[in-house]
Amino acid sequence: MGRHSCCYKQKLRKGLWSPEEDEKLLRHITKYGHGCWSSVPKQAGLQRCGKSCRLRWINYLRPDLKRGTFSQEEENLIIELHAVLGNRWSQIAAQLPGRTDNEIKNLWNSCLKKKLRQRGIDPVTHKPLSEVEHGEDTSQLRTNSKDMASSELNINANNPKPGTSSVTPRGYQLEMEGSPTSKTVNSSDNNGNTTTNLMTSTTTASKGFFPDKFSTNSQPSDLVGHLPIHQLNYASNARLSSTSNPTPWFTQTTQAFDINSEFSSAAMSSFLPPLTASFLSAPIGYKPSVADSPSMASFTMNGSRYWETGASANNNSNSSSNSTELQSNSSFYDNNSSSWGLPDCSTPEKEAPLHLMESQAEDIKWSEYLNNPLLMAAALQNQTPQSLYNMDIKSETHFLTNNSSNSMWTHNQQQQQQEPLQNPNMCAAKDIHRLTAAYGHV
DNA sequence: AAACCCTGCAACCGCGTCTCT
DNA sequence: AAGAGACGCGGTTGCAGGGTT
Repeated sequence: MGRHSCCYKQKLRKGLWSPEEDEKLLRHITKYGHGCWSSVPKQAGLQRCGKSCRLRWINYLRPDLKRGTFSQEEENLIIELHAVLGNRWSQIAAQLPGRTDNEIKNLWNSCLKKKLRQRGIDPVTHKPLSEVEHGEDTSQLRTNSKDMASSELNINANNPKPGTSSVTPRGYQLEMEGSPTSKTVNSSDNNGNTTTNLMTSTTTASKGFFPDKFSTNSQPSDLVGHLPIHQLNYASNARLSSTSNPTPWFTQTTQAFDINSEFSSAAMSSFLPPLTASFLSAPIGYKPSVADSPSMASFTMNGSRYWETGASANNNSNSSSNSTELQSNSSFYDNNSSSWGLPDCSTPEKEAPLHLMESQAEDIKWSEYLNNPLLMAAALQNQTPQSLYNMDIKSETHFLTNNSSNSMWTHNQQQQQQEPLQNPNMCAAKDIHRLTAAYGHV
């Protein structure tokens, strides 16, 4: 306990960094790269531990950092992402070029939480506070994200895993058609412990978790980077207008890509996963259409797997049914377009349309999908997750790619085959291994 | 002017995971 | 397979600076 092991060995400085230290570190890393962090302080002539150097570099010295206050768009995006990802600051930061997880975490704790509360939204659940308070009686809601994670997502009596912060904001569940209202997925970990993953049928999706900024007619932000799996619908087409200037997007590894060249606006508009989250994040006036139908394929970028819906109209039947379902709820969008923002405390009855959605669908938590592409695929294919977990890992690529029009995936596949060593995206294979291990198969 | 409070931010800490031996 | 070291993440702490009394 206490200080990091490397700090015991010698008397190391702690606390704020001096300009001289900064300069030393900056000069060293600029010249040699960081390599092994534990050796950096020695090589750079610093009386700091490697961990401290790393942190200083990441949070302050990195050249691609964007300093200064957060823009409104950034704040909006953080709120949206937090609703989906919970306190996964690093993942949230990955969507905000130039921002660090620490910065975002601080912003959240010091500012955004407060703002949401002032607007009557519970910052943990992103549900209206009134609803949360009411729901506390039934023990359905938790104010502690850790509780949420452990009790909702991963019930594992034999092998509890504290610290796995799979926060699932209640009320943001996926909607699937023709499925039971709850499921359990049993799996085993490497130790043979059985894990029961509950995909609970949940309560209401929440209206009003968006700050009022989203209910204005202002032009949506162009602030959407490479959002894993699900999130691109936040942007809607407008955010990725083909008329906008190409924007270089920096990943955490400082690789830039031109979002407009990587994704056509049409593709982006169809990036929407089937299920969802159009309703989570649709800007005003957004109505899901057939174009939103999901034929998912995936690609990897910087070690993360991303999922892409196909632009082709030849999607599978599930996708069309999903689209139909969404369309049938268009009144929902219409009726609620004025209440996407702040919960309108004066008209609490406006929650009603959400019941349309919750009543017909299986509710699977967003983060379940987020963390589990296999589950996502299962949803898309109307297969049981179990069956997918039991697939050989080699076939993982195939069930995602029944849409041959998806060049992105194809490209990445080829790239991975051709450049197994150079391509950082090879992490994807590792991720899949982790996934399958986590869900105990093979 | 001094004491107190509040806020935001930088940095620390502990822990889980990964990699290497 | 096991242990050690390195890395990365999220929660927490401590401090500086500004505002208020």
